[in-house]
Amino acid sequence: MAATLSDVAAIAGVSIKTVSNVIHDYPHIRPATKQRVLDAIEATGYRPNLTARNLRTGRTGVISLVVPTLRNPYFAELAEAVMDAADREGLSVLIEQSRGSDAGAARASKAQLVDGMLFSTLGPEQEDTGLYAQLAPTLDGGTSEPLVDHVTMRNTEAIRAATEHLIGLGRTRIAAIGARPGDVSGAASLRLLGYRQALEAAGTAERAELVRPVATWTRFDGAAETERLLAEGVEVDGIVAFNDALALGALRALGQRGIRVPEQVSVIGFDDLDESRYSLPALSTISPGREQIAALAVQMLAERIAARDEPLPARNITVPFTLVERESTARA
Amino acid sequence: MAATLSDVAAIAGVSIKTVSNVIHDYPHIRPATKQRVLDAIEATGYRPNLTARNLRTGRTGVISLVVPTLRNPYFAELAEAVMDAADREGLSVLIEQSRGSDAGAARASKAQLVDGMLFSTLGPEQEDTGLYAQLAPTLDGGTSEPLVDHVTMRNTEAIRAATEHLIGLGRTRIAAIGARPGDVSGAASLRLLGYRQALEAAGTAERAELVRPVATWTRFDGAAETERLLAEGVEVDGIVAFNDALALGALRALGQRGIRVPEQVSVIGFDDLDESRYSLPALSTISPGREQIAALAVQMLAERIAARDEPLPARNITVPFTLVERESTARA
DNA sequence: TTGTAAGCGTTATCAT
DNA sequence: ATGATAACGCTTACAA
Repeated sequence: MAATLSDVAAIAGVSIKTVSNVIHDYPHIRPATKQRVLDAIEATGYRPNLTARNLRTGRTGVISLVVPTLRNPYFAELAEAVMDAADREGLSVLIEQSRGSDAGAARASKAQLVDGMLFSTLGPEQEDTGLYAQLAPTLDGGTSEPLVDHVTMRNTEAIRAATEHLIGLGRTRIAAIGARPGDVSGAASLRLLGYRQALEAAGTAERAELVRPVATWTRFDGAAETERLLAEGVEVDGIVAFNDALALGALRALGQRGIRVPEQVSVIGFDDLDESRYSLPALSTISPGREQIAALAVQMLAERIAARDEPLPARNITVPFTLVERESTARA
Repeated sequence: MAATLSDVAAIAGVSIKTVSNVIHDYPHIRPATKQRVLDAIEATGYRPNLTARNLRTGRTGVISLVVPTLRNPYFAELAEAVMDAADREGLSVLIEQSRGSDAGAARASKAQLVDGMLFSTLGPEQEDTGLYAQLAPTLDGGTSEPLVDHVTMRNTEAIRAATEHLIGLGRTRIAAIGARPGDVSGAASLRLLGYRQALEAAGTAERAELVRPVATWTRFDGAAETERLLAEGVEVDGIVAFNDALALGALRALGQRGIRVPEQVSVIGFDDLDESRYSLPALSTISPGREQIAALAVQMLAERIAARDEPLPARNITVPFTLVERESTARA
């Protein structure tokens, strides 16, 4: 059996309070006493029982991250960034997938094990961006709507920069792949706006046949929609895909038709997945500041957990992006 | 505040033991009493406090999965499979990355929060296969070495089948990419053995220049080593890569040289990553039975947790593989 | 500077 | 069939 506080106390010949004080670096302990306790801890190999501590303090040191699926590299890389950030805050991460059998029910039961949660999207069908952070219902005051922080990226500005990058290359017939015609909010509409702003600033009229809607932001739909675009005989010399998966799909469709990238068509994506570095050709993309988003979201959540009595106001933060130039938009 | 057992007891006019009995479906409760308790639970919105339960039972319902990094799609997909399996066993998964700052120390402190752990590799530099399962030190008897179960895949047989698949296509100069010359155990040596068995069975002599060593099983090294192979002017008409990342890298190197796959060179990988379906051309590969490995490992761990008093003997299980034919080995 | 003791919310042993 | 009550191992008033 693992040693307990009282085992250590017995050996050191002190009370458990003193041992506890030593563990918590309580200032006023006589050096000799402290040493005796330290020796006893050493001798017994004592490790505080976290479960007991949790019961007492009401905190677990665990946060959950809810993502649709880890199979999608975007979420896998986000998860990695969150775990790194959590490590720095001394928190552990319980990952949950929201796409899946009993999503809601399972999450509710696990909500008790965590101090707070991070969501990568709000709804099931929404591919929103960034991270939402809120206290676990257990810690939350519980009254009314929970306070949620949001850390996000510059969707519009980044796609605008991507589009202007192609325009700067002399491209004039630039397709936007990934539009969601119905959407009035969310990543798709923000990114479409950026595309439009770039065209407008360049004095180019938007052509309906170049704005390509897709059902999902996957490689599959990226390839299918690009194929359709080409099959329709639409003239294209540039493609701004609303994420890397779509761009990778586009690359595949272009390759299959024997269309050379970047000689005939320039392609740029959004996300800066590891994969994009290794595609053929390597994909130019927007690096949306994933590490920073993860770090800030975890930090804000940690603050919220620390200040659980005095609820913090909800905050919204937006982080800067960078444009990464690779082969797919090299100068012809 | 959340309702507790005694809140419910007070409202139902019974003792907390009775409420506890109702919650645990204890057989002998008078229907009327049971109903009163159920109503009180309903009225208060009572949910058992998991932390308190954990303290009492000594189990947390959480297991950890240790992977080098989630950025590697192989581990991301493995993690997904583990989480799905854990869901079915009513367990939550705490993911930890072993590559990283304070790997060991961090893990030790978290070991207390979990009932058991799953490792995807034993050492830092080893890319072993399958999953190892063992009880958390806290639950473990603690005496001597911990008992660990191992669920793995048919490394040798699968690569042999992959190689024979290429031989069946009429390929005679088949390169093996991913060898680890020094290794006498681990995935690399098992897979190399399969390659050799296939050549031998076909009566083909092994050519040293076709067995290509790499430092890491990444797309990067796959591309680099293939490039080197081609630069040396070695004749090749088939490539068996020891994992999909290497194969994807090989595809890139071949593409860059203008060598057509599968017309001039057939390529097959190992892992069946989602990505392989979308490469250009789509990659033939070995599906190693990841879902089954995850399911079995989680199941065995769950059994071990359930039987914590009577330690179960260590078990070794190997699951079957399947060969997935795609474009990269289509008949010319 | 250190000790005593209450309590976190369960589960489970004993009575009754 | 149900109720008191003692743990589980910790944190923390409050006392000494």
